[in-house]
Amino acid sequence: MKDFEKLLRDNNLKVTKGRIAILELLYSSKIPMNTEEIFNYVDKDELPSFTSLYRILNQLSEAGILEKNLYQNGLLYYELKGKKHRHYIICSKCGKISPIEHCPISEFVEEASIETGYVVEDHVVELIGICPNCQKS
Amino acid sequence: MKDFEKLLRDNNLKVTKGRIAILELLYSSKIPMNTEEIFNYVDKDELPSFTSLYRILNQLSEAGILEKNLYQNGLLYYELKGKKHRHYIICSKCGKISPIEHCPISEFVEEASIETGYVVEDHVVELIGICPNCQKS
DNA sequence: GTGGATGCAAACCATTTGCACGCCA
DNA sequence: TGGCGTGCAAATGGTTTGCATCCAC
Repeated sequence: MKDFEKLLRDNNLKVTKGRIAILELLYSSKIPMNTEEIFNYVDKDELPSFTSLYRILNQLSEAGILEKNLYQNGLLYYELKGKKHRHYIICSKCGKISPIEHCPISEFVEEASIETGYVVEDHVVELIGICPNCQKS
Repeated sequence: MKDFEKLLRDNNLKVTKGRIAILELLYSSKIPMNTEEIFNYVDKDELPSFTSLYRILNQLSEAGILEKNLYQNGLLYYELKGKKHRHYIICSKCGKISPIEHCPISEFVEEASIETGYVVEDHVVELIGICPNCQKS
C-alpha cells in the first residue's frame, strides 16, 4: 500500500497537503507526468503554487522518492521510484506517452561499464515516434 | 571524405565560413558537443555570434545533417549524422562523455513499435555514471 | 515557539526572435 | 541585385531563488 506520511517522515520531510496530493497523483498515474500536468491534475484546494510544486518535486527527487527525467521535448517528467522498471515512447506530435514493458538494457549497462570504466548510476531510454492517433491525421 | 560545401548546397544552404567551421569541428570530434563547447572551439575568425551558432545548428539539424539531442544535464548536444550509430555515457560529476560501441536497441525498437502501435522515428539512450577520473577523487 | 514550508515576485539561463545591416550566389 | 546570413539586443519560457509569512511538529 501507500503510506506516504511515513515515507515523508522517514525522509525528514514534513507532511503537508501538497506533498501528499502530489505523491497520490503520481502513485495513481501509470506514466510519468511533467510539471504542468501535475499542477493541473492536483486538486485546487491542495494545490501548492507552481513555486512549491517545483520545490517539492526536487526534494522528493533528491530524497530518492521520485525519478526525474528530462525528455527530448525539454520538459521534466516525474514518476514514483520503485515501481517496476519501465521505459516509454513519446509521440513527437501530441506528446502522448506510452509505457514499454521490455527493458533490454541491463546487460548493455554492464557491458558499457566494462568498456568505458564508468560506474553506471542511471540510464535513460527514450523512444520518439508517432502515436496511433496522430498517424491517422 | 568531407565535401561540406556540396553538402550545404544540396540542402539549399549557402556556403559560409561559420557553417564550414562548425561542420569541420563536428566532423573531427569523436563525441557530441554542446553549444558552448562548439562556440569555444571554433576559430575566432570564423566564429559566428552565439545567435548565429544556434541558428546554424538548428538549420543543419532540420536539414538532417546534424543530430541534436537534449541530455539530462539540460544542454543540447550535436553530432554529425551518418557516422556510425553510437550511444554515450556521461559523467554526472565532470560531464565527460565517452562513446559506447554496442547498440542493442534495434530489436527493442521493433518490439516496442509492435507493442505500442507507434511509428518509431528516433531513440535516445543515455547512460549516466562516474567517469574513471572522478572515481579517484 | 521554531524551523521547515509556502507564495509572490524577481532572477536565471539556455535558447529564440525582431530588426537592421552585410554578404553569398 | 535580391535574398539569405549575421549580429545585437530584447524577448521567451521553464525553472530557481530571495524574502516575508505561515504552519507542521
